[in-house]
Amino acid sequence: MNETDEGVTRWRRVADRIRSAIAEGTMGERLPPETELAETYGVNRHTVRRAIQSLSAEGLLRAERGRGTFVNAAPPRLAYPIGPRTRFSENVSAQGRRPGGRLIRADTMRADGALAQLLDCAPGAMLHRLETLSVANGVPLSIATSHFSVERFPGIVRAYAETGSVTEALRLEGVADYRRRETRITAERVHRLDAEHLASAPDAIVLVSLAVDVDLDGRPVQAIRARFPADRMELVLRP
Amino acid sequence: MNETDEGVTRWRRVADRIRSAIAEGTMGERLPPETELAETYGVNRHTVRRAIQSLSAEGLLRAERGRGTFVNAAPPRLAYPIGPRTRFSENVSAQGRRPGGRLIRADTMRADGALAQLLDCAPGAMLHRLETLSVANGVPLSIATSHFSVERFPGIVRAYAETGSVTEALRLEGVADYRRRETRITAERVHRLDAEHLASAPDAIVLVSLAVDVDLDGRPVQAIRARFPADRMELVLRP
DNA sequence: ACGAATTTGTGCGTATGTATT
DNA sequence: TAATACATACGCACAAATTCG
Repeated sequence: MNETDEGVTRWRRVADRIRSAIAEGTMGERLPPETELAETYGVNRHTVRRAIQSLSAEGLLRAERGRGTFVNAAPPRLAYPIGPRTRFSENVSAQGRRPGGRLIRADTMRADGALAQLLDCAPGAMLHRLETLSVANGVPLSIATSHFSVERFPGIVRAYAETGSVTEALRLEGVADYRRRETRITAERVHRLDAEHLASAPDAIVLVSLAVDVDLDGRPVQAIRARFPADRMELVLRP
Repeated sequence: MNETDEGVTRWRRVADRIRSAIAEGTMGERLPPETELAETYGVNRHTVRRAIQSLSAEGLLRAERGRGTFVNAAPPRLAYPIGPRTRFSENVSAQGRRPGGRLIRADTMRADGALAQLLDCAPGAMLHRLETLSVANGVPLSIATSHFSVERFPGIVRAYAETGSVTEALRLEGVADYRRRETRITAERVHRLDAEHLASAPDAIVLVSLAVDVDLDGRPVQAIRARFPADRMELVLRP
C-alpha cells in the first residue's frame, strides 16, 4: 500500500483506490476477484471485503455471490411529481410507463396519537390499513400504506379491491374529489419486508412521504405513508 | 444460539435478539461489551460486531470507540418547509431556533450539461460555487451548494461574504426578489466531507434537494443542491 | 498527571458454506 | 462434477479512544 495517506485505515485506502480506478475507467465493468484484489493491493482478503462493503453501501458496487463484484451503472431516476392533485397512475403513465398496482395487505388497526391528529379522529379509533405496491414496467416504484377511518369509510377495502384505484374507491364511498393537504418527506434505511417487495438491497435507502389527503370540505380522508427506493425515484415539486 | 430459526445467518439472529431486547426494555441504555454479548449469545465477537454494525446502520445503535455501544434515542425531526418562497433563516427562526450559517467554500467551476440546463446557460460557462453550512442551536441542519453565473453575478461571492445572506447578496447584484421554480428530492448516503460538516455518522442518510430559483422574469438565478441529515430533518410541503 | 484497565476498531489467518459458471 | 467466487464464522493480535484509580 501507498504510505502517503498515513493515518487512514487500510480498507479506506483500498476503497479510495478502487473508486479512483472506476472513475478513471481502468477497472472495467467487473472487478477482479477479492483474492486478486487483496494481492495487488497487498492486503488481506478481509480488508478488501471491508472496502467493497463500503463501496456497495454507497451504491457504487454490487457483489453477487458466486458471480463476482460489478460496477453499478447509475440509472436515471424516475421523477415522481408531488402536488395538490398527486395521483400515482397519472404520474407514471405520463412518463410513458405502464403503471400497475398490487394489494399487499388489508387489515384494521387503531389510530395512534400521530395518526389521530393527521386524520382528525380520536386516538384509538379503528382504521382501515391498505398496503399497496406500485409498479411501472415491472419495476417496483413504491409501497404505500393508506389509513382510512372505518367509521366513515366502512366499505373502502372492498371498493378498492373492485376498482383497483383509491380515487375510484373513495368516489364509491361518497368522496367526489380530494386533494393533498400536506406532505412530509424524510429518508431512512429500507425495512426488511419492504426491501423484498421493492426488490431493493437490504441496506437500500427509501424516501418516506407522509401525506394527508382532504376532501373538498377540508376534512381528512386518508393518511398515506409511502416509501420510494431512493436509487430509482426522485420527488419533484413545482409550485 | 437458538436452533428454531434455522437457515438464518448467526449475525442476523444475534441482531434480532438484540433488537428484541431493546424493544422489551431489558437492554437498558447501554449494551454490554462485545465480548460479553459474544459469550451470552455463544458466538464469536466478530459475529456480534456484524450484528451491531447492521443495527447501527438502521440507526438503532451507536458504537463509540473506547466507551461502549448505546441505544439511540429517536429525536423528533425538525421540519423544513419547502415552497415557492423557501428561505432558510425564516424557516428556522419560525420554530424558535437560533439560525446560523457559515461559508465553507467559494470557488468557480464550469457548468456541466445538467447545470447548464437548469440555469439556462451554455455548457462550460463559468459558475460561482458557494458552499454553506446551516446551523440551528449549534446543530448542523444542512449543507447547500449554490451555483451562480459568473457573467451575470460577478460580485455575488463578496456580496454574500458581506451580508451573510443569499437574498441580500442577490439584491446587491440587482435581483429584487426570486422564487422557487422547481425542487427535486432524493436521498443517498452522506459523502465523507459532508458527514464531517454535518456531524453525522459516516454511513448516515441525507435528503438531497436540487432546486432552481428564478427571478421575477422567470430567469434562473441560482441552482442549489442542499443535503439534509435525514435523521434530523424532514421536508414539509404545503400546497 | 499518569498509567492500567476497559472497550471498540482494524487486520490477518484459517476454515467452511453456498451460489454460479 | 469441478472450479470459481462471494458469504459467514472463528480465533488471535494489536491499535486507538476512553475511563478510572
